[in-house]
Amino acid sequence: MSYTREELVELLRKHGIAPTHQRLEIAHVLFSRCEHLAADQILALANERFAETSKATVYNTLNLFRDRGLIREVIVDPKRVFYDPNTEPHHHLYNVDSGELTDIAAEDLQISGMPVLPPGMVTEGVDVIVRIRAL
Amino acid sequence: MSYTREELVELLRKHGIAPTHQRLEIAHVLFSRCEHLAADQILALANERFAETSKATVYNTLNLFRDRGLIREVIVDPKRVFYDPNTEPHHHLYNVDSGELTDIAAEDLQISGMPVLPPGMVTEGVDVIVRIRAL
DNA sequence: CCGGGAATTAGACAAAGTCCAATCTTTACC
DNA sequence: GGTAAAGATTGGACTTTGTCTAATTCCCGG
Ligand SMILES: [Mn+2]
Ligand SMILES: [Mn+2]
Ligand SMILES: [Zn+2]
Ligand SMILES: [Zn+2]
Repeated sequence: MSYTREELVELLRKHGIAPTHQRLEIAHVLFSRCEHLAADQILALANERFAETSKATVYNTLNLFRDRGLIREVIVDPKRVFYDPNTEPHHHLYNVDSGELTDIAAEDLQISGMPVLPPGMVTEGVDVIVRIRAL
Repeated sequence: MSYTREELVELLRKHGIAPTHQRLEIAHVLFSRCEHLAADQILALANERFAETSKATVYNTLNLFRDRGLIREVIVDPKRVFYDPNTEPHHHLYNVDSGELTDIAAEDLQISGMPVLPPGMVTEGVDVIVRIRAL
């Protein structure tokens, strides 16, 4: 859950990412709490102690982490992307009132009857979003 | 599939919407073809014959139609919302390369193991998005 | 300790969507 | 049909999320 600086360095290196100060700060924000955060929240949390990371670097880094498979994007709100440090297949419960996003374990939810894909196409992922709100 | 002007007037009235010229044009765009369109595409199609609908009205109207249950939003691409004239429960196949969005009938796809909701919460909808791409 | 490639940055830019106050339509009523 | 109030539309300013660029700074192998 809580990684040391050295463990984070190792994690980035294992994914072919040079461990700069800013990237470690952002990795720390993402992997120390297991929440779903938007870019502006990540920027604010990274700069909580000392402001040393720019908006451009946060976006560069999130896109890099996503491309290298360290994190994934969750598309539930047209206004912002959420970043998920859990890249294992799983699903989401989205509270449309509060914006709170929580996980549903992949094993808990069974899907049957997946469509046959056109030839030459592969499934990149199956996202299930359960949208809930106060009665 | 193809509605007459009078049928569209009736459809809007039935949902408590005053049938103005612009709203009928937008309804025609949405209901004459059964595709998933983004706001800018709807604006372009509505103004294909005569440019008489503004961007503000397109957004006002799409939000009104959505609030009154005539259409629904599909959130698959962080860059734009798609509007779906089919409000029956169903799911989506999204080609991440081309941006093409197609329907999966609700009956074809079974989901079991839905989580128990916290008390006072109701499910607003369950969206399944199958993301596909070229091999 | 250098030097060059990689990373970071401020701020300009782009695109999607909202808001506003002025103007125009629709509609209910006579 | 004529009228007026309520409702709808509009251009353009504004906001937000995210990208891009060129200048600067950092990092690391030799
Ligand atoms: Mn720091
Ligand atoms: Mn947006
Ligand atoms: Zn998650
Ligand atoms: Zn659909």
